[in-house]
Amino acid sequence: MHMYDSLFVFLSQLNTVSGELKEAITRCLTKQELKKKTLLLQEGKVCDRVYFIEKGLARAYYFMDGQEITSWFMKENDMIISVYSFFSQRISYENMELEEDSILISITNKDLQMLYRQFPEFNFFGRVLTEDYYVRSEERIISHRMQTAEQRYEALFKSSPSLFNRVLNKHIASYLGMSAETLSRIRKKRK
Amino acid sequence: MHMYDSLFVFLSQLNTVSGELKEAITRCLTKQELKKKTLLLQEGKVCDRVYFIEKGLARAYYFMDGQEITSWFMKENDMIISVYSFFSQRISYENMELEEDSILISITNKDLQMLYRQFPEFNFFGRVLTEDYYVRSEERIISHRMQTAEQRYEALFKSSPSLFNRVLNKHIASYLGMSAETLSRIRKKRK
DNA sequence: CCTATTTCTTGATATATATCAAGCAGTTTT
DNA sequence: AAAACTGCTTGATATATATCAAGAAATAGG
Repeated sequence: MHMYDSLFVFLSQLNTVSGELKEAITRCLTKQELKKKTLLLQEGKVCDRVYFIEKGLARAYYFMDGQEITSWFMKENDMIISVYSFFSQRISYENMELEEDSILISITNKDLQMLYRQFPEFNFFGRVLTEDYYVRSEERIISHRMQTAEQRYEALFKSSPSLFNRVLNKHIASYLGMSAETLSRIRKKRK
Repeated sequence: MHMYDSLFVFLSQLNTVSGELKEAITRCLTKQELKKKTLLLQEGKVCDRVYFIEKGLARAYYFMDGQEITSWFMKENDMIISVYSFFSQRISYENMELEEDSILISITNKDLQMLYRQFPEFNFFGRVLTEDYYVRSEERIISHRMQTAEQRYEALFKSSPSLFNRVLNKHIASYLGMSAETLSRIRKKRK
C-alpha cells in the first residue's frame, strides 16, 4: 500500500494515469493527519490548495449578519476547495474547517498549474472533476429554488442519512437554508 | 474573416490553439442564424450541444408550479449549455431559448468528447471554461443568499444595465428570485 | 463526577415577500 | 383603428419562515 493510493484509485476511475504523470503528481503531494476543528482556509485569504479527503469530514461556511452559514460538507473521497477563491485566485469569503479528525492529501495551486501545463492530459482530470462538482452544485441550487424547507430536509435525509450523525444540527440547518429552530420543528414532526 | 473567427478569437484568449487542433475543431462546428424565440433545448430532452453566441441573447428557464423561472441570460461571447443536463447527460429540467435573433456556433457533445480524447491539450480549454462559469454560478449563489431582493436588483442593475433593455422585466424578476410585482415596486422606489 | 458551556427545543411574535385581483399601457393581430 | 393580448403597476391580504426568548438536554472541561 503506497502513501497516495487512495487518491490514485480515485483518479484512475476517471481515466488511466501514465506512470510518468503519476510520478510527477506524487512529487507535488503532501499528506497530513489533522485534528477536528483545524481551519484549512480562513476568509480573507486566497485558497491555494486542493485537498483530497482520504478519511474524515470537512465543512465550508461564511458569516452573514454574524451568523455562520454552511456552504457544503465533504467527506471521504471528495476533493475540496473553496470554489470561488481557488478558481479565481481572489480573496475567500468562506472558511473551510475539519469537523472530524481527518487524513488529507493536498497539492498547491502553483504545482497544479505546473502539472496542467506540463502534462496536457492532466487537464482531462481537472475538467471532469470540475464538471462533476459543478453538476452537484446545480442540483443544490435547483433543490433550493424548487423545494420548501421541509422537502429539502427530506431529500437530504434520504440521500445522506449518516451526515446527521457526523455534524451539528445547526450546521445542517444553515446548509439547508433554514434556521435551527425551523429544522428542529421539522424533525419533531417527522418522528 | 473566416467563418468561426469569433470563436477562435475567444479561445485564443485562454491558450494558443495549434493549427492541427484548429482544423479538427473546425470540422466539427456548425454555424446557424436563428430567430428570436427559437428553442435550443426543451425540458425532458438531453442537452447534446454547446453553443457559442457570436451575436444575440439566450435565456434558460424551467417551470415551477406552472410559472417560468429564469436560470440565466447569456449574450455575445458566452458559451451556453444547460449545465446539469450537458455534463451529466441526463434529461434536462430546463429550456433554453433565444431572446433575440442570434448567430450561434455549436458542436455536439459526441464530437466534443472525441476532441477531448484525441487532443489532450483541448481539455485545457474545457477545464478553464468550466472553472470560469462555475465561479460565476458561485457568485450568483452567494448574492442570492446574502442579499435582499432589493440588493440583488441593485447589483444586477449596476453590473448589467443593458440587460434591462434586452429582456422582459418578468424574466429579470424570476432570475433575481422575486415576483414580478416585487421587482415593479423596487423599480418604482428607485426612480 | 460535578460544573460550565453549547446545542436543541418550544412558544410567541415579526417580517419580507408571495399571491390575488383589478386596472392601465403597450403591442400585435385582424 | 378596433379588438385582443401581454406586460406592467398598484393595493390588499396571506404565508412560510425568521427572530426573540427562555427552559431542557446534551456535551465538554476541570
